[in-house]
Amino acid sequence: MSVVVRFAPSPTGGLHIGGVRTALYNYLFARKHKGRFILRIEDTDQTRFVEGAEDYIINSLKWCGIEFNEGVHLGGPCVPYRQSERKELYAGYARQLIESGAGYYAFDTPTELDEMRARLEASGIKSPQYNSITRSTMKNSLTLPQEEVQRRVDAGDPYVIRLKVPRKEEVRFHDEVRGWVVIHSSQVDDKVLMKSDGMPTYHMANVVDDHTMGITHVIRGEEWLSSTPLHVLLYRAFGWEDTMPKFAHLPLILKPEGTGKLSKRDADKFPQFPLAFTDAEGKTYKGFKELGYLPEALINFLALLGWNPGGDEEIMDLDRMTEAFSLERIGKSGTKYDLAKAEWFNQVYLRKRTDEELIEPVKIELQKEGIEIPTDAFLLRFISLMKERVTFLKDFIAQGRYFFETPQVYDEGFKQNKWVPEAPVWMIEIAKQFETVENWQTSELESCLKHWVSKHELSLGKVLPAFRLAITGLGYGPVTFEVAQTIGKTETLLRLNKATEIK
RNA sequence: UCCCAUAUAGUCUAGUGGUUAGGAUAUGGCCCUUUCAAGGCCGAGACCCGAGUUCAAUUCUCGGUAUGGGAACCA
Repeated sequence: MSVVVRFAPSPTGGLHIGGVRTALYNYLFARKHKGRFILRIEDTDQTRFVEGAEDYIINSLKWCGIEFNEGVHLGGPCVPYRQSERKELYAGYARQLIESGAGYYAFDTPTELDEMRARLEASGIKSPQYNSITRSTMKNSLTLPQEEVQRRVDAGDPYVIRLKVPRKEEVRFHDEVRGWVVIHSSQVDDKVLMKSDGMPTYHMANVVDDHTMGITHVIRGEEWLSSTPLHVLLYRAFGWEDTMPKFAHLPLILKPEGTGKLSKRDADKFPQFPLAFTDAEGKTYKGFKELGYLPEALINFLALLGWNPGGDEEIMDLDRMTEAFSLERIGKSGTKYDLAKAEWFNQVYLRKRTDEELIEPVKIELQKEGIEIPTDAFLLRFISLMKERVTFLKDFIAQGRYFFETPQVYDEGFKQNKWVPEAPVWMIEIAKQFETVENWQTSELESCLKHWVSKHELSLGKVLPAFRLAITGLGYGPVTFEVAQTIGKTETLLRLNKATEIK
């Protein structure tokens, strides 16, 4: 049987990193088994719908290199892929449940439900549930006379449809990452399947869709583990138990500090979204892309957050991950979201790229800073000099701005230590020497300066740092002669002369 | 409170009934580079606790504890 998996986000905001990882694992699993990967949109909660979220999710995954075979944006044999457009389908199946006796109508108002919970709590019941015991005290088609139920339904009274969960039954299922999980049905309440607005709840919709779309493996976050017994009961109620998908619940990604699972609400504390995202209040959060992360680094980092191929292998592209991927090697425990490792991956991948491959991304960074874009040849030299010492794309500019602009400020700390009183005179002298250099090459400049230093019996250890400060304004960076060669003779002489201003 | 799951250095993890418990990252030091980064070398750092089974338990069993998730007409 060929594998069919799905990623089923709800369009309620930005796609956070946990979602990206879930999508990634589904993608890897599908590719590994040459199966199909579906993007389904779970928009059954109309009150939480966020405009543009769907496109955002698609674009984010695309940037990460995660592609689907079918889905809301691609079409496919199971259209529509948006749950709000499948409303009729669920209604039909809900009716089937009513007819078979597995489900029932409930007319209780939110106030009545609150009262019920309050009543139960008052009588010492710790977690009040609408279940096999309490349903007999509520207003539903199990307690109301048949005629009244019919009258209310015909009259259009608001109602929900609940699952009639069996009183005493052991529900067990095999989780692909955790093994057998057993829960007693008394722990499961009579969950709402169809809401009074006619929309299904997640529980109803995901079971119906997974079944009708032929999903073979449900790979999702651990937050769903507790409601899986309910889903199993639903498959049973529909008579679909034989073709029920396999479940694999992924360990949650936890906040880097403190406790709790990572949530979108933490986005202002640390990056969480692949691409920049603006929420309903108009607040914009930078994405990994905007922060200068490379998608291959993000993906590699995420892949290893909860999964590993078994050996020491760490640097893997999507092809390699696909080859190595298996559900069995997914970990069981929650993992802290530690960006230090992500930064390391980014540095590795930045260096893996050829200089040519970095031209375009670096141009974008320059644009952002409003810096005039020089020739590709200049850029290539710049990139090759800087590549080894940056972690993020933005570092090219943050640490190498002086390649494009004459320094206006000079690093204070370095200046105090290295800018000796004689330095201004030296710079003027060096400028004079450099003026005579015909062949403006690193090696020429180096030997010219060294020759001058030894002639005047000066120390290279004193002159070189001052030279660096004059040329770059900073205390670190590529070999200063390389910088001088790159920016050219005119600019070098200019900077040396300007250095007399340094106090 | 109830239910479920989980537990190896700060973090991500490998692994085993007998191992000097391995790797990565982060961190400290040294070398290299007259800088910074990269690289190289060295260092410190872990099997949640308690019983039981066993010649032997980090590994198996049970019990605690802690952490995380769930307990919506949210997903």
